[in-house]
Amino acid sequence: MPKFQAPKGMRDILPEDQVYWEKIKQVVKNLAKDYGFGFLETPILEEVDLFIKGTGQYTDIVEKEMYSLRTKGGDQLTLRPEFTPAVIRAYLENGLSRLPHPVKLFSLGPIFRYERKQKGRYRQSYQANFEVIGEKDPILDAQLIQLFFSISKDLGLKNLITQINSIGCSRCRPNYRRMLVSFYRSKKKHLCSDCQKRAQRNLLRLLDCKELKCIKIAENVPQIIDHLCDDCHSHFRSVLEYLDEMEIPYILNPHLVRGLDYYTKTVFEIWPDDEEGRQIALAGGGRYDGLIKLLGGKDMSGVGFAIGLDRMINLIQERSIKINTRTKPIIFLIQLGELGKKKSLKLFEELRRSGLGVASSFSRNTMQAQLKRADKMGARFALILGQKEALDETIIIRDMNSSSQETVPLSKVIAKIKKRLKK
RNA sequence: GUGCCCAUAGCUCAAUGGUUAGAGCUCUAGUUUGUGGAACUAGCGACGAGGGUUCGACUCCCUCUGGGCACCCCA
Repeated sequence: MPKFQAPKGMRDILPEDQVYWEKIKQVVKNLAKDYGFGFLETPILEEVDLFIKGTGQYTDIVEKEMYSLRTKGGDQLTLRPEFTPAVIRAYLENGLSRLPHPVKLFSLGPIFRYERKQKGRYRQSYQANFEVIGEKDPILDAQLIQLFFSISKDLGLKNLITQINSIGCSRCRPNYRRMLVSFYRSKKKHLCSDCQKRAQRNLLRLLDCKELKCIKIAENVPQIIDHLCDDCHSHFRSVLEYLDEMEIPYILNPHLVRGLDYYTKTVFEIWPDDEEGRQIALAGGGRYDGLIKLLGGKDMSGVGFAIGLDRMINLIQERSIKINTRTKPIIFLIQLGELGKKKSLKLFEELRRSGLGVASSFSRNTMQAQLKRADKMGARFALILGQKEALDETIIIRDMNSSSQETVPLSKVIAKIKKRLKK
């Protein structure tokens, strides 16, 4: 029995699953480059205050989900629960404002949230994060969504849908809030107990309740998109026009609010479009026109989103989407006898340097066991270096498919193999 | 943080409160002393941890740890 277990909500990613991780990282990196993003790596630890201020003091993430710690020197640090504030911090700290704008940055790595685990939710999970700093043009909101769909396409993921909304800005949102307050004033006693609490703190989430009576009430609630200021309204309309133009599937979701304080205008999530209609976001993001100033920079716009890599991989596996399989070795080197064993290490190096994929199982000494391994690994040829061959400076090439064998001079084995591969 | 369900070998599953906890797959080896895929044979390997009830606990009770689902929220 295992004496030690991985911490709750955290897991090992095993060699057999790495094909998925390698594939998704490769696709993300390629497309990020195509879309003009520079790769930025930030520390896993940041000052706690960065997220309190950036993500927002009253968000769930900051209130109850951070892994915070105190260093020996007394610094208050936290394992990053999301990327955006850290990316903005890096942008400001390294003077990236000297670059032509917008500055496009992408990052890849683990994030940490202290939450109760459930399907597609881990305490350590992996995100690919994209930020576009210093541009308020709505075309970028749309292009980020386009980027997500390009990534999905390269991974073979279809049937996804964008959930999109606009939550206004610091000018129009207070008005809407006031409308909600007056709308709910007379109805408060008819809400469920959760919503009575939400009415105090998190007013927008009243729109999202699953209780039947609350849904009924919310049916007649004024919708925020009908009460945006002119600027937010035209911005949102433009985003949708661009999405139409690119034929990206979306639905307006007036209940989509999102839990981070810094969002303004466009917010979106991307969900699998299954029959069950599970509301597990594969990616989410939005515009944050006040964040950069809040963290000490100029008053400039930003927009970004993050992809949950664990969830993407889960979906790929659930939908049985084929990812190019593990690369098989071309050659399996078999050694027999004292002299063969002695010479095998050096030969292995030569074969390896030739660029042919080579594998071995030197600790096994019988022909049978080694051929079995070669077969399991799917090697194309077995090279047999026995006592006799070692003395003669020759080696046997065995074709694993046809079982035919040929003895060749040791010095010519690489050329012989390469020639056979060309056929 | 709340609610419900679960925990036997690396994996999938068995075992009325009563001998030494079984099987399939995987893995290791043998049948085959220098020839793989099949078959057969053998071997490795487990009651998540700690308490309690009992003559006796894998089985019943409690706590902890971990897993699953939903809520909350999100990737």
